[in-house]
Amino acid sequence: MVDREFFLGFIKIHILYHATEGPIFGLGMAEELARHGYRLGPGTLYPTLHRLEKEGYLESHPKVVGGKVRRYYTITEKGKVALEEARKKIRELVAEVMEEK
Amino acid sequence: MVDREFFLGFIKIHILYHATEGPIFGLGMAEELARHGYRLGPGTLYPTLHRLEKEGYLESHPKVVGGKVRRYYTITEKGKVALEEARKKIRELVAEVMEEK
DNA sequence: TAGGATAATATCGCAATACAATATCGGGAA
DNA sequence: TTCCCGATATTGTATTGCGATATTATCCTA
Repeated sequence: MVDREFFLGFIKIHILYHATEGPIFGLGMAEELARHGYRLGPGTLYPTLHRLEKEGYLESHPKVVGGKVRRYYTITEKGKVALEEARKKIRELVAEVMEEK
Repeated sequence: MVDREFFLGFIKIHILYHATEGPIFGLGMAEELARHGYRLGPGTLYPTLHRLEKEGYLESHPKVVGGKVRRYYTITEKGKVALEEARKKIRELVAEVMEEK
């Protein structure tokens, strides 16, 4: 398995993306990421969400679902801009490093 | 301009890629990255190269060019495997977050 | 109704990373 | 010699990553 340091940014971009598709909450996001092969413990996930919110990419509010309090995150305008920027960089990365064929 | 935390992994993947195309050295790589809009100071670049080498993705040897010592890096087998893994993850990322069309 | 399992988020403490600034090093030019 | 330039290295601080642990509230079941 290849070092995480290459992919932490990918994970954050996934998070931004999922937050555009609809409100996300921590554990649900962890499951989503696991489907892509990214295993993320709570000690990484939650601080990351907090930071993305603090930096203005996401905003959140708590909601009670099935008796449990979940903190749902949605993307902000700044977050959308960041995601667009990320898509540009992904295109560049693809153009550069992917074998055509 | 969007936060670096999203793109540090991209930069490392670029570095691996360029190291497959031929030997690279620090300053030359910095210029290459600048072409993609990534500005990387020496305090980030060199420790990153050292770490990629220490972890076995790259190997290096010094060479005198025009009187100046350059440290050239080439990719290792492990580095090639990592790059392939990265390509897979990039494909997944594209499939997930890029608007089709 | 007490106890335990479960869902979910939060935080602590240490290690690893990022990075601006600064240092170093050798050669060429004046 | 002295200064500049190309190039790499290191230092000190701040930030980030992350395993482990804590916390909180509800549901289930005996």
